[in-house]
Amino acid sequence: MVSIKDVAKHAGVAISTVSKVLNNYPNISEATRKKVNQAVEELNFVPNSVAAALSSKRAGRVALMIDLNVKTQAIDEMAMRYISGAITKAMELNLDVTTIFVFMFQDKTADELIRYLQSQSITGIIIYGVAEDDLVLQELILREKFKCVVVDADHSGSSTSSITIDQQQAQYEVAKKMLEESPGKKILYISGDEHSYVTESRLKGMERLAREMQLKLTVEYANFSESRAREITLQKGAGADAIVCASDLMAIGARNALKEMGKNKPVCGFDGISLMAYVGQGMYTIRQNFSEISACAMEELQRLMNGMEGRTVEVGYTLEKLSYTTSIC
Amino acid sequence: MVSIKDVAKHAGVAISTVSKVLNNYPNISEATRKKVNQAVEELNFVPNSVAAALSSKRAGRVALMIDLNVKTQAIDEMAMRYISGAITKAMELNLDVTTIFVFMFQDKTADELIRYLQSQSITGIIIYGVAEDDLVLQELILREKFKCVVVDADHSGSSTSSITIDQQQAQYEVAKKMLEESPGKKILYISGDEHSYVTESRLKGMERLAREMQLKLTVEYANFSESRAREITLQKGAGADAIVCASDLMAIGARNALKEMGKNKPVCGFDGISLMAYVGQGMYTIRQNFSEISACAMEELQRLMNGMEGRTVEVGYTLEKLSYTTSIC
DNA sequence: CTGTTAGCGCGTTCAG
DNA sequence: CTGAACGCGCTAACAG
Repeated sequence: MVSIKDVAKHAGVAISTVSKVLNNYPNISEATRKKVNQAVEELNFVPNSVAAALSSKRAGRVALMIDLNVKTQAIDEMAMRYISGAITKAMELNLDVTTIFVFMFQDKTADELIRYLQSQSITGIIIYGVAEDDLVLQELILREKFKCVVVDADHSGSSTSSITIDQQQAQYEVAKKMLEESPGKKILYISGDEHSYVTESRLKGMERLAREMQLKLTVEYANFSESRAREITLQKGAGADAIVCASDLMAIGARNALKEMGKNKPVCGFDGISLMAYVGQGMYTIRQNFSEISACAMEELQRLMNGMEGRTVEVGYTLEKLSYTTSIC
Repeated sequence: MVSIKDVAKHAGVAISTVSKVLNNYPNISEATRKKVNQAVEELNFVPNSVAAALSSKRAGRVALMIDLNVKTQAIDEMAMRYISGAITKAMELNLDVTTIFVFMFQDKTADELIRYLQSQSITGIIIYGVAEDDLVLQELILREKFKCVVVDADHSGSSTSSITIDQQQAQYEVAKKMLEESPGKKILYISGDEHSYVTESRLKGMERLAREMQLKLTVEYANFSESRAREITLQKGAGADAIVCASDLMAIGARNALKEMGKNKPVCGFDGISLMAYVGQGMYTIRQNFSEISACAMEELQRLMNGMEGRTVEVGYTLEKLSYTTSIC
């Protein structure tokens, strides 16, 4: 294994000089910079990021905290898109990334999690979709031991940023669009879980629309479960003119229920998962660009690690109507 | 951050003694072992794996090489199940895991990949589904710079093990089962890509069945694509009595095509992805236990890292007929 | 602008 | 059976 020492010897300079060139320090003459870079090329040297992380607490490594506990199709897909966006951006930014799956810490305390992260020399983390009742993650964020970017939640603080689309507006728009195309007054709104930022924001958007269009809104919670949405629809869907769902998966459940009931009513979803292309033809949904969101999160994390203050960032989305051709890849 | 030094001080012993206790060395008196363990508890000490990796080349870290390049639903899901199985087992075995997504190395050479892995202090890797024409990964394996377990491919060598289900037998069984239920002689077999171990094995299984049952077999390659399978079925499915597909996704495509043609013929798939539960009712398929496969791979990797010879390991699968209830979770 | 000197946290001889 | 001393590859002051 070729180390920085070999490079230094090969270039005829000191180890620290090589280090400075590698990390783009100022105050290095163009001549030695060239020499060092050439030696790096010739020796095919790649710095050992493990050693670097150990040596400097500053540059730190970043962890992606993914929750793939929920065994539904949709979660898998969203997680994958988040991961790919984050990693791509991290390579661009030259950051060292580690993926951490939260199911590994099911029965652990926040302290244990923190110590684990520290033991991995991690100083920055991106958390995807923290539930408001996930005490461990909540504590992890509040303790501010790490620079932290939270996706799809509301958590900005001095060392914490949050990033999300405008959930409320998006829910408002997709429902409005559907209702303009297929008018109706009695709306069944199938929401997610009761204590999540995402769910609450979407609900607010729907309530705003209800006020504006003078709709009669019935709200039910299906916990993002397809089968639960199906049951709710079977029970309460008969009287509704249309069904608005807070996720695509629930929209699929609702639509299946309607089919079983022999009825055909407008249904709209949220997220833009690819499963919709298979079974959601004709439905409206909000397509989130998960990998872009994740890339933004990584950039934001870098800002934090450079000492900037935490803040809230908003990214865009697309209102979309699905046709079968979407699924042909 | 509490380090091994603190533990040593707290226990009133030398640093190296703590290290030995932690790594289960012999020749440590039960008395000091107790003292040290107690100090570890009291201080909530977690060894810094980064430093450990730096210090000893032996213990090494392990990398999971995942390919989520293919943007189909099925790949996402299989990858997730592989990951979760591997990580769970790794924690059990006390191994340090890193996930590596191969799309990060699209245009890199094998040398660059190797250097990257070395720069991460990685000594063992698990590779999921290497294509036979992926020269970079092939070279990575052949160079034997790392202990390596290959899932769903055939690559055993002195420092390489491979692990998979009996693809040939599984394909044989699922097709046979379907044909026993819905007899027919003219079979359209929709295979995957032309140069993969998995595809070739499954094809062999099908050919064996064809000989035994005196079937008339037509083989087409759909490259694991749903839409390609649909097209093939539209073109050549009319004359067939049944369609056997080398993957669930292709089975879905074939079935959609049959629907469009207004025909109803038996179709069977392979893998047992959850999408099948949505749209594959009544079909036979092979359910692979991805997370179990992955757990075996991790155990095998540990064997290799302990200096054992590489070998080939086979794991089980289940023949299954899908009903709608499968999807209700 | 460059080289020297300390460690980061841990594993590992090798004397005691 | 234990502990002092060295080094892994690298970064970070501090001298020169």
